[in-house]
Amino acid sequence: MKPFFLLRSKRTPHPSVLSSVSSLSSDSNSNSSLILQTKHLLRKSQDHLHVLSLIDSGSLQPRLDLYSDLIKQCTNLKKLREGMAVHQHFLSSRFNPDLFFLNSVVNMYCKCASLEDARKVFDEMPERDVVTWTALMTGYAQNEQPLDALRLFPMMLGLGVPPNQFTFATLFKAAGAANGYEIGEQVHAVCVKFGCDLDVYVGSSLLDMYARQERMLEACLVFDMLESKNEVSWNALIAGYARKVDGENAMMKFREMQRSGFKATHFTYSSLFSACAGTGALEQGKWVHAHMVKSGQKLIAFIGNTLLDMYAKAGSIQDARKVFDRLDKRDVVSWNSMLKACAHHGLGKETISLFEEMRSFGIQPNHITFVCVLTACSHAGLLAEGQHYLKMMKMYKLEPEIEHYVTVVDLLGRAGLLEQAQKFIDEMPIEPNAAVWGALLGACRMHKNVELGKFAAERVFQLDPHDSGPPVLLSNIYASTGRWTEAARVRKMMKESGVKKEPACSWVEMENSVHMFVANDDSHPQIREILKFWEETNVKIKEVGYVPDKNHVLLFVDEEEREARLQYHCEKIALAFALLNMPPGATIRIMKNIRVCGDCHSAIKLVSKVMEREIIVRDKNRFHHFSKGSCSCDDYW
DNA sequence: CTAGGGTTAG
Repeated sequence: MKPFFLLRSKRTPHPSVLSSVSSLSSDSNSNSSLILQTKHLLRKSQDHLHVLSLIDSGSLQPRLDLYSDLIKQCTNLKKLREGMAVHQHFLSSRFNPDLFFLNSVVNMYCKCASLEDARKVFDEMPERDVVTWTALMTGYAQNEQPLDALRLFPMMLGLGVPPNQFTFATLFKAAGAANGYEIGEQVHAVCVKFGCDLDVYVGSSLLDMYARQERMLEACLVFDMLESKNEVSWNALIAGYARKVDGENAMMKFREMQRSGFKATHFTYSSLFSACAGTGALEQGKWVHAHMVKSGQKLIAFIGNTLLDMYAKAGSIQDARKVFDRLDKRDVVSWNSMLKACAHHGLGKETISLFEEMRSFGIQPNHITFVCVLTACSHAGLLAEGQHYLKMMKMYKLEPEIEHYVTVVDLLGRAGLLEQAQKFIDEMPIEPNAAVWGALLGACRMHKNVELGKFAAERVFQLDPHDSGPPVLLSNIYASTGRWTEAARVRKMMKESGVKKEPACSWVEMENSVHMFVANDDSHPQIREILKFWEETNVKIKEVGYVPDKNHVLLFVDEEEREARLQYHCEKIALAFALLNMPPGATIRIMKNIRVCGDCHSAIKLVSKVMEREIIVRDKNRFHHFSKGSCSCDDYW
């Protein structure tokens, strides 16, 4: 801590404070009225340091409550420098601090994110009450030290200080942030014992903790038991479903919230948009957007950013751009989201010019900005640009992180420069992780390089033995080069080690519901009709030159069977379903949880031509806009 | 004097 006199204000004192003090200071009896006036004027001038100098000069006799006011204001304004000065000044005064005052000081340091100072005051306090403990816990919880917050609880109980609802609200927040669910559950039990579990603050925090663990059943139970509910508890519940990408339940709770007479807040809307973004539910999202406009809710950045992302993830880059243009204030997240949207739609040049525009506005890019820009370069094959922007990070004092290196390996690898990519990995200043080798492995799969692929796959196995991605890729490399025995060996290894492949699935939104298709699953009520329709379509595209590319069937089966298997890829089934049910001319949007396969890609291109349809496919990595027989990715993805 | 809910990458 710096001594107080080094922190003295250099600013000119607020004139009203000066004049009021000088007019009154001659009258020694009116010190208390002087203090009152000082307090009042302090609220306007906020010149804490000047008040201290008045005390030093003898113009003002301090009182404990004046110090309290000064500390409180520094807390609200989060002015650490001034708060420290007041604290130091107080220590050199003749006053003995009481518990209340020291609690305020602890709280001041916590709110100013200076936890070490808070802890020091806390440790030196002769006595502590529930407020002291809770203030420090909250400090830790709000400053990304949730474990430190949790550790205080047993100490507090051990010393016989009974917790209150404030304490529990903070503890559950800390437990949720620290993934400390076992601890959270134990605290829940203690909370019930102290009769605090029905409080709305405690409840919101508690249900949020369960929701973060995807335990929505428990979250709902806590919610239902609450004595009274408010916007926050509703929002916590809706946000829980949104995080799980459970749009259906999120929407259901939203409607219930309305019926119960609560108005949606910007928290509510941003959760709902991110829920819709997860499934790419454009129609639902549009409905919520309309609801928001009608409610009079302004398009502030926090909502705008999720709304933009929602349109982008539903494949409508034009709507995303419209939201971006209408935002009154764009923060770095707005720019990043728009950059990412362009990048995922394969608009490399546009991403770069948007980024240059961002720089010309003087907006400070962050790490995520560069991930977006580099991703754009990678998807569009902009080699030189990618390397240029990686170097540019230094200009902004940003150290490239592993994610940036992954993207550059991807960039080089996609372009077929496999040796250069390997050299790049060897020369990286940080230790390559599984994702880096995974990117190289992916490139080997793309360019059918068995030897380097094997090498990369071994690295990934070592670093991340539980990921199903690498073995699948490796077996695909073998399979696509006709080395079936080796492919089968990898598959067998996977089976034995218990690594499970994520099942492929595709889905289509129609009339406010989502229809999902999983490979080899015939549970959809329309399935027979869909398959028949696809067979007919298949004949049509074969007439214009479709040749099934059996490289993409990776099972060890005979030729005929492999062609048959190809026809049941879930994106094809989803496409057939959409063609069958959607009005002519309507754009078809298909989502897939993993990358679209090469054979489906060529099939869909031809479908867009033969059926005269605009088809948008969102896969794990990017968007494909199919139209008139070609795709926006130019077959580079 | 102490409390709870929301966004961007891979």
